[in-house]
Amino acid sequence: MCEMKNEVRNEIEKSGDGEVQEKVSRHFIEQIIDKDLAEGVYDTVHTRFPPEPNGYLHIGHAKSILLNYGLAKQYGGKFNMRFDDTNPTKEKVEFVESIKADIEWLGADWEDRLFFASDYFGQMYEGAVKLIKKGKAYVSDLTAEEIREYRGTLTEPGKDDPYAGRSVEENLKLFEEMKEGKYGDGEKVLRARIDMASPNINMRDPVIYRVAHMTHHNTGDQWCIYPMYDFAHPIEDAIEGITHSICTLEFEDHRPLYDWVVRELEYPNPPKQIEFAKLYLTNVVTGKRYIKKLVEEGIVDGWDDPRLVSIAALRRRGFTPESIKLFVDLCGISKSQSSVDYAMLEYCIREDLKAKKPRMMAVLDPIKLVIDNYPEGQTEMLEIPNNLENPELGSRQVPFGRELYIEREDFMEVPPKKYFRMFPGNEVRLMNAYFVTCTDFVKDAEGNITEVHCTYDPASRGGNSPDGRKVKGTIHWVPVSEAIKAEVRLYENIIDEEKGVYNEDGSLNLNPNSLTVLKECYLEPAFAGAKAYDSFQFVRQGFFCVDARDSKAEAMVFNRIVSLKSSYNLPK
RNA sequence: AGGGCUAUCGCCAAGCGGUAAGGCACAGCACUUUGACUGCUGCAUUCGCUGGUUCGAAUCCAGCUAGCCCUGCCA
Repeated sequence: MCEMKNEVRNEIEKSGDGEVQEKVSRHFIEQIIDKDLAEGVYDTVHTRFPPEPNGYLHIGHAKSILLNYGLAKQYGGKFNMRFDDTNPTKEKVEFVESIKADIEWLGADWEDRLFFASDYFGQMYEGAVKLIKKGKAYVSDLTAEEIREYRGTLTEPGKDDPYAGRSVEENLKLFEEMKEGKYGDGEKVLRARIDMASPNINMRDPVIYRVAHMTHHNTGDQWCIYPMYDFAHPIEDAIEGITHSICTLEFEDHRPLYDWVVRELEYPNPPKQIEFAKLYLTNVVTGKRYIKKLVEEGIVDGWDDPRLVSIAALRRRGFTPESIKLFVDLCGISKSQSSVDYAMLEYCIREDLKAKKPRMMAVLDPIKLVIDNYPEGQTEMLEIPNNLENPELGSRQVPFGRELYIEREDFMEVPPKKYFRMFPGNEVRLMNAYFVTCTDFVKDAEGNITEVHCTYDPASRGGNSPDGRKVKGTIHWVPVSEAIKAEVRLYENIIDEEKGVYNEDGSLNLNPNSLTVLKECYLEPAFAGAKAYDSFQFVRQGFFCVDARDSKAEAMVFNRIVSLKSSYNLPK
């Protein structure tokens, strides 16, 4: 036993390049699985992700998906996709399609194991009949309100259901009549006979079947009685041979009932429910009703608005499956309720993109720079590497000319201390091009700077001076003549960071600056042809992604995925 | 208040009786044709609190406190 533990703790993982790194620790679910496998409780690992198709998936679901899929892979087991569609009043095919697309995008592969809880309605019905025959379930005529009253409260025990005494035969007959549609919605329910005095309210004769005359997205009008989650879920798991049924903390109180169902139905080798803490992120909105409201009020442009954290929104914003995986791994698995800093997500996407994407120049807030001693009408091509840290990304040609766009904040008439960009008399480097010295600038009638003038040093082509002269500042630029005009959308958290997610009245504490639309941005010509979801580093600024919904070849729209870190802030 | 769970750095999170891992964030230095990246350094004499057991406690015991979840014919 003891040796076993040590072995596990010191497990050595070899990465691709042969580098040896120690896996420091295993989370509590891995520890449970290790033990189950070692003791022969199970001889394989079989997990599942069982969403109800009643909405879109978000970052929190990604944790569960990747946990379940990752565990199956890690232990050489299987991972099932299963729609937990036992309540036709809430479910839609639209959601099953979006959920499948999101999970595929995340890379969780269910192979040929895509299931629907509704496919097991027959077996669930048989299970209910079995319970009735064992005297473990009965049909009740109590109304929903009466059931609530009889259930007692958190501190007082419940009272026996007046219909609890019906005979097995009568229950069998009534339950069959329920199935045949003899009763209306709410008229009768099937209850499990457990313990009306249990301190665990879930065990006070829970309803396990209800009547609902409604068309089901998968089974149509075949059924008019539907099993409740607590009864259905353990059966679904048992049928599929799930070993570890992983769910979130709020189901902890349901575990005794889960175990009761698999025990009474006498499933051999029953699955085991394990609960872990949900992933919460700071300053984001995941509540369905809140998002619905934001959409209705036009504050966001849909469930995939890039400021949201639905999987679809993250995808549209430019997040990658790899970055989400990294994020989920970094967050860890535990049972303590926690809220992860959004900065961690930002770190993950930067980390994933930095070596993979070309680093190109884009000017977001343009001001014109004129190089007075550069020959008029001349253009030269400069070859610029796409990513110094990743030579495989190659290089590109960028035209350079007398007139360029530079960033408005890269020039200041009166520079503060430690400002080493352009100001009169200062020399800077135009990235990968030439050293230039600022000589002059022009202002319009309102005093706004409209143009900056400079002279260049022809000997510094490529960005280095043969005399070894250094400059402190390097700024990016785009040639005026061949610039591509584009729209760029900058995002900040949709929630005002200082004051938390909710106001005192329960409304969302929105950040008024969550979206900034820049209509006149200029990109270097190499951006031509960028397609939806393509992403780039805009040098010195951040990572940006072609918006899949609004971008057009002749009018590109970019989303800022995340800014670059910066240790310098412009004085305001 | 009955039941369940949780409490280790600003945020995550290891730790499983032998004297507090790691990541994010932050700060400083170095490097730098991105004020980025990278590298280095710093960042809990202390583990919700109080007692106890022990040579030794974040880890065991007792009591307390705080937070989250549970009174759907939702999942």
